[in-house]
Amino acid sequence: MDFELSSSIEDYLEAILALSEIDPQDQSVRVTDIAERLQIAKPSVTAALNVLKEKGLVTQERYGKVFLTPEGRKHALVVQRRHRVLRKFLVDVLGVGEKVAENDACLMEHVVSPETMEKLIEFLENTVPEKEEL
Amino acid sequence: MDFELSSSIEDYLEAILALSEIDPQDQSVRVTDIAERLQIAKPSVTAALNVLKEKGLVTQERYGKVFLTPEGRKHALVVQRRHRVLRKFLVDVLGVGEKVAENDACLMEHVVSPETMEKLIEFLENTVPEKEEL
DNA sequence: AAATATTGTTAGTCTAACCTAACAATATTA
DNA sequence: TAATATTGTTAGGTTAGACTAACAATATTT
Repeated sequence: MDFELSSSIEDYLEAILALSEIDPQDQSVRVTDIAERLQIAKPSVTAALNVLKEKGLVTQERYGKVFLTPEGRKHALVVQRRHRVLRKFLVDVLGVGEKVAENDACLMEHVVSPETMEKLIEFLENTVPEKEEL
Repeated sequence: MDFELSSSIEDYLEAILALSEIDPQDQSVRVTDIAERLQIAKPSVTAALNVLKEKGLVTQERYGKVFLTPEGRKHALVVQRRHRVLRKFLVDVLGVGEKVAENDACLMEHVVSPETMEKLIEFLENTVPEKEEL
């Protein structure tokens, strides 16, 4: 149930989740859009999707649309959450600029431990109370 | 003057600096000790040292001791500083446990931007004033 | 529906970073 | 100082994650 996922694989999951949320009617995601979003060549995406399929995080038929499995979605949401918490912390607490905060969050989201995440959320709750949900 | 160093290379630099500081009389560092500290096989260290030598960050004669160059030392100190600031922040501000904080700092030190570092230091200065130097 | 354009895959390469096994060089000690 | 132990290197292999070029499948347009 609890894989360890590489940074790269987490990035793919996150991108697929984001793209799948664009149109609430259509959860499907295209290889080209993943490639575009991550600034990566399409064959690299195909290769990554094979890994994701093997891990049961994504479904895709040959030449078809990509979908997150429930498991994949779960993992993607965790990463997304980490990203948002980190970005909010960097911007609201430390006062880091939006662009840099976004970028740092992108990198930190793959390495921060669950404990640190917890403490970060606690801190946000006691400091920047209830601006918005994460 | 301003390379981009991989996480792995930064880890080597940091380890070499730490080992070189053990005995103030003897700044030299052995391959075996680097390997031991980073929990990595010795041939991997040899390979990494070749990269570090090419970049002018380290000197070593065949079968000899390793030394940081002034340039290498400069980079190593930057990484060490990032590590210390992050760890202190995690422990003193967020209340993360020592072990986890140490580990997270090890990973975050390679990805945090200069801007975030600055803000982190500022925050520490205004919050946990003057316990010790970093 | 044919021609064209777009999208996705395959095949083959490359690089960084690790590994083990075997050997060479240096250091230690009997 | 010769035998042994330790240390460092070489050679060769693996894996993850990227790339390009070429092709196959699907979609679009005429």
